[in-house]
Amino acid sequence: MATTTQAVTEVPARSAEKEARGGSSAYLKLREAIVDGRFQPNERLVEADLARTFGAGRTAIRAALVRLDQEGLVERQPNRGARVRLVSDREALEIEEVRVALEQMLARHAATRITPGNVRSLRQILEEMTARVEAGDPLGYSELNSRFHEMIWAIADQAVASTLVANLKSQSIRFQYRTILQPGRPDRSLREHSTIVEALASRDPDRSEAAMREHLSRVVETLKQAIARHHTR
Amino acid sequence: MATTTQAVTEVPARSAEKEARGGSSAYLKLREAIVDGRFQPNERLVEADLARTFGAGRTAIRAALVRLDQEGLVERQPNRGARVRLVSDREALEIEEVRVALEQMLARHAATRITPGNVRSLRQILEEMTARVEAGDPLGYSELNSRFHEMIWAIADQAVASTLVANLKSQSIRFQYRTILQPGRPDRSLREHSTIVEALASRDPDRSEAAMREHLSRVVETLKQAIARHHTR
DNA sequence: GGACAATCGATTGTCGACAATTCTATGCAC
DNA sequence: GTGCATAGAATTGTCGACAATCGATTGTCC
Repeated sequence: MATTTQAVTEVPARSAEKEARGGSSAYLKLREAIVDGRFQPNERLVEADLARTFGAGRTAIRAALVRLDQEGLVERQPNRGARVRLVSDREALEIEEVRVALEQMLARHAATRITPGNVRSLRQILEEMTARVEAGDPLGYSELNSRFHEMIWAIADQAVASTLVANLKSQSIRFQYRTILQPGRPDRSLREHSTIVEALASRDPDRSEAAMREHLSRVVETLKQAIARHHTR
Repeated sequence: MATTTQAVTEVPARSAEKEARGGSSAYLKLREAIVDGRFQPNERLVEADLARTFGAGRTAIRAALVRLDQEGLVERQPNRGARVRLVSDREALEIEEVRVALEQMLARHAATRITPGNVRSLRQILEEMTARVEAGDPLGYSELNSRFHEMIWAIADQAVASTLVANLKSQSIRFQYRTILQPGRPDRSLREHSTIVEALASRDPDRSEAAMREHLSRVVETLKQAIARHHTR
């Protein structure tokens, strides 16, 4: 559907259906632009300019900015305008830790609700992921990785938690690519995902939660290392 | 400062400092009114009316509504206005489950950072809580309970997670009173809190996380029962 | 030359008015 | 009476204009 450069099929906040028709609404356009990194970090967002470039009125832009501010993608200071919010390394880590906590919980719930059909679907994604790793295609892998986790969210059937993680993801998105590019990470990641599927298939909440925790904790660790490296060079 | 009937010192979203001066800004006023339950559930929120009652322009009200919509306290439908969002029993449970996940994580982090001074403060709150239980004052207890948890958040020093739970709380606030009023609950709750403090004092992340999970899981259980009872009468 | 004050341009915040849309009530046919 | 179309009221969405505020530049004094 979306023709972005990054392979990210994003759940836009809480209102996929609200503004149904094709990507209109200043909010969606602006959001996409920010998430895709089409603005410099910390770049000033002047309402009049945005209105012109997105072909919308200043009113609509204004509403969009308020919303994006609340969402954490943009920072607004009274009388001083809005900037795209720069997520610090520290904050990126914090976000990832929250993700760990929530996805753990979601895995636990998924374990009690999963069906044989769900298991099949997950295994299928796993196979495709293997193929991408062998083909040396980190971007495709990343896309499948998202699909994998989103499917677990769907199985868990916890709307509140799912919405939260989805929003979190968009905030840290610019950092994610860092982790999968680490040497040796793809193979490991694959094994971890496989463990998760087995745990879920056994319908064991504790095992599933533990497997997810194990996986995401390693992601956090990898991120920490990546940041440390990035910081000292 | 606030002259509300409920004893809730709420953290207003992410911007305590933004609108510093005394409770002005349509957003804060409206938020307080909703959280305090000054509107009927599902009541329509007409912009013009709100503007008059809060002494603000329609523009300001509009911005506030957008923000509250994003925050989940209000529901806006295009061309059809805004209503105070009715959180279903189902959703209240989901919210509480998310809270479990996040507070677990926060307890874990708090355990690694807690100081002797922090322990003293927590023990002090615990004592006051005991006094309130003996005095049969559930409202005062509830207030202290909030203080207790908020202190743990502060110790954990995880801004992202703390902001999220704080926002969650405001959504489910109308349900909270239900749990503590259950017979036998106060004593139990007290013991659970005590266990949490001991675990934190030992600086053991696993124990602390487990203690918090234990505590909040019981809260969820109690809520489930309260809802079931409320539903079948 | 450097610190400080005044000025100007740019940008945000707010208001009022009007267009677009939805909701309500009335009238009419059957 | 019920169903349906229509008119009118109420409400939201959007625009343009203007006031308030901020940042930077310029000018002045020591």
